[in-house]
Amino acid sequence: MMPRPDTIVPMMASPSAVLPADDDAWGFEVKWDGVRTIAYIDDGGGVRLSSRTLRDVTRVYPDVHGVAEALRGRQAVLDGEVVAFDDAGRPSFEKLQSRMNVEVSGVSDPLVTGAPAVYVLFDLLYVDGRSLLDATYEERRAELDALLPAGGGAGWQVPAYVPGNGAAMLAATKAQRLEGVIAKRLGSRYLPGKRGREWLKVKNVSRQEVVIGGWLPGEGGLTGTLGALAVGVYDDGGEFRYAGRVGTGLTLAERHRLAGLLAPLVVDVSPFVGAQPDKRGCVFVRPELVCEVAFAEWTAIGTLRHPAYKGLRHDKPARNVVRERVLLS
DNA sequence: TTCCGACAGTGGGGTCGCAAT
DNA sequence: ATTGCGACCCCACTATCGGAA
Repeated sequence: MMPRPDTIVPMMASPSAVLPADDDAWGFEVKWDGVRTIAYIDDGGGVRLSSRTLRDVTRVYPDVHGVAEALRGRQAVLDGEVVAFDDAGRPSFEKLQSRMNVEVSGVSDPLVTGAPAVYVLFDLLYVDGRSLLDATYEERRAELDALLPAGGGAGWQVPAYVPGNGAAMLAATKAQRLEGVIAKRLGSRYLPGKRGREWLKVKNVSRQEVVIGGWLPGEGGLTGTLGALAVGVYDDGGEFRYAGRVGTGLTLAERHRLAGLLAPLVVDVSPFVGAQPDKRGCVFVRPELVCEVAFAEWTAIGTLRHPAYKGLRHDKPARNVVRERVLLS
């Protein structure tokens, strides 16, 4: 009989550009776009929720506490993602953001925020005096599925994992505009706090050409060189619209090279029509240089989420750079 | 010897609370 | 009243280093 642990740092996935080749040795799950959360359930039905950094978020998501009742007096430690869904039924990190900072001020109220949270469960780390950290992935999944009814309940779900056939899984997530898949090696143990090769995240990333309309000086170790690019795209009316800043994906050499290329293009007046880069100190340039960025999605206000620089493009006139339509097939 | 994983440090879009302006 | 800042979430990425493979 082992006492229930109460401070498990979640195991993490390493990013990967491609699916693992030995398909059959892996299980695949949807990658949910929310906040990672460990739940500690005691035999009296008490719930404590803990974030990835061990912050107590019990009161932030009261709408997922219902999972304790489904356990009917059993002690458990569960691992999963707290997710908010939009009106179309897709996970919406933006909807979660408005309620994830509730701390001392009280209990987060889903009725007020309009974004009910759902606990999407994908691992079982402890149950009734037994630690499952050394059990295999499929053993833990089997126990999780046996512990909780497959259909889920109020405020929680247990989506199935799929052994093998990762390509089909990834294609399905892409068609549904989900974030991507997590591949977990069959037979692997749960290693708290580790980010190894046993879990891989393969994300659906988009690419987009954007026009550089300014740049921001670097800070700290990047003082004296280029910190980030302010970029934009042309809208249907031919107006140049701000689309966010891109400050990652650049080597030191590329920062210097871009600074040199942009210097002769500097202008006094912002080329962006309407919304502007909100950080002061932006040096504006004539919108002539085109670069390619990888990004997760467009935000509600038309900026890039998780943008990363991928290189300059010389094969397309800046004026032809527009926001690419997402084709749904 | 090579490579992996952990760390630190830059950069991004957000929200919230609080202090300075 | 506005602005800026830090603390939190999510993250991409570069650069470095020690130890495992």
